[in-house]
Amino acid sequence: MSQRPQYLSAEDRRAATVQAVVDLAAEQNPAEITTTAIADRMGLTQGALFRHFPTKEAIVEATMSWVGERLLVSVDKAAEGAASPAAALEAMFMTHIDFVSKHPGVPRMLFGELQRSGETLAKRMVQTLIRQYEQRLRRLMEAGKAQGELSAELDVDAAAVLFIGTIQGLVMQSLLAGKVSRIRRDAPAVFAIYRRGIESGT
Amino acid sequence: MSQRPQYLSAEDRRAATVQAVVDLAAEQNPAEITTTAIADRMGLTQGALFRHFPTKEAIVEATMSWVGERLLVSVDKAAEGAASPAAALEAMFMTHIDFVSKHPGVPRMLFGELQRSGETLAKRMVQTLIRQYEQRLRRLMEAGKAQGELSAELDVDAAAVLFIGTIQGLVMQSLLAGKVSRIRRDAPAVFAIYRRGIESGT
DNA sequence: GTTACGATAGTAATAGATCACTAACTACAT
DNA sequence: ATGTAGTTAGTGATCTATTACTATCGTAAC
Repeated sequence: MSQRPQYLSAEDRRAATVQAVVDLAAEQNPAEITTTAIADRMGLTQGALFRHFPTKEAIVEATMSWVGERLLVSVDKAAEGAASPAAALEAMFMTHIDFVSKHPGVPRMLFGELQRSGETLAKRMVQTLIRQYEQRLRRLMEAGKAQGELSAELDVDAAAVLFIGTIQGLVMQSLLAGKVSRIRRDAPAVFAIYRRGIESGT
Repeated sequence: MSQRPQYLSAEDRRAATVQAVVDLAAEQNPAEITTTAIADRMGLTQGALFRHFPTKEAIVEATMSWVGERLLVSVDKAAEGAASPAAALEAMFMTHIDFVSKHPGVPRMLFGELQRSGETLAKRMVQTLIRQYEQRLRRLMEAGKAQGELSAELDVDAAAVLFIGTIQGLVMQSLLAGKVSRIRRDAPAVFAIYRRGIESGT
């Protein structure tokens, strides 16, 4: 009888905690996730969390770290295999959409974290993540301009802002409808308009 | 000596309360606004708020009502004076940007409200607001298509999603930089890309 | 005009709930 | 047997909402 172990290692618990937070954020307001809710989801008591994390803030930080790593690795891999800068941008977009569809709480957590008043580490991590993301976008866009695929007059900073806004708009739409499936369904049509805005004229 | 009245009428207090919430949302995380913070801002004690509102939720509802009314009236007025559908869309956008620049907490409140778990009235009000907003966008875009100003193949639903995402992207950028001024500064360049995406080919 | 009075605006204090976090104890694994 | 994972039962802080009391305002009688 494969009796599953009742005690997990500290490392495994930390990973499971992050997963619980990501899952919970998909179902409810990230700002309202309590340590009790996290522990319940893991089948633990609330106090047990503080065996592995000194504070709740540390849990949030670990979650942001997980998100940043996973997201950047995913979009990088997608961009690598693309034939051209514009194709890489589209692959990045679709991969991002895929990630968000699987983890609908993530963009909400990021946005919520950016709103926090103080100068928390978690907030800084989100800022760094988005800046790294934008840097990748700008690099691809500059390459696309050089190669003539994208409009020569394109403002890459503005285009990067709009790229992220495109995803944010889809997230907002899914919140409006209460259906995460909306994101994937509407993504291609929305991106088509975006692409038309940055491409060089035929 | 013009001794200013120490007591305000119930109606005036309600309006002042909404204003305090809007102002506070510009400075801090809307989710973290407490009744004490609202009362302090108004120069009242915390309990006094409950003379005019039965619950905190009612304060939020009144605020959402104020926001919806003001925003829709503003953009409607802007769209009315425009010479063409595309010009009306641009006027709507710029007016919206102007509104958001004056009240930076508003888009954050709306997004935060959409994330709430339950089926609150405030959430429903935000959903209604955005749907009415999208309806105006779609009507203008259909007119623009009919008149040849906008691309005949334009997916108006997707274009409406992207219109809102464009603003959301600018709001996110201002949160990243910590400067509200970013919104106004970057808005024209970002909208230019959007417009290029929906216009008919030259 | 002053005064008395009823209605309403606001205060002070606190109740009750919830939250993050802790300390003392227990179960488990190697 | 020893270190670690987890539990139980709290503590103190914070937040919404209530209650009993007080201050102020408008107004009607004299």
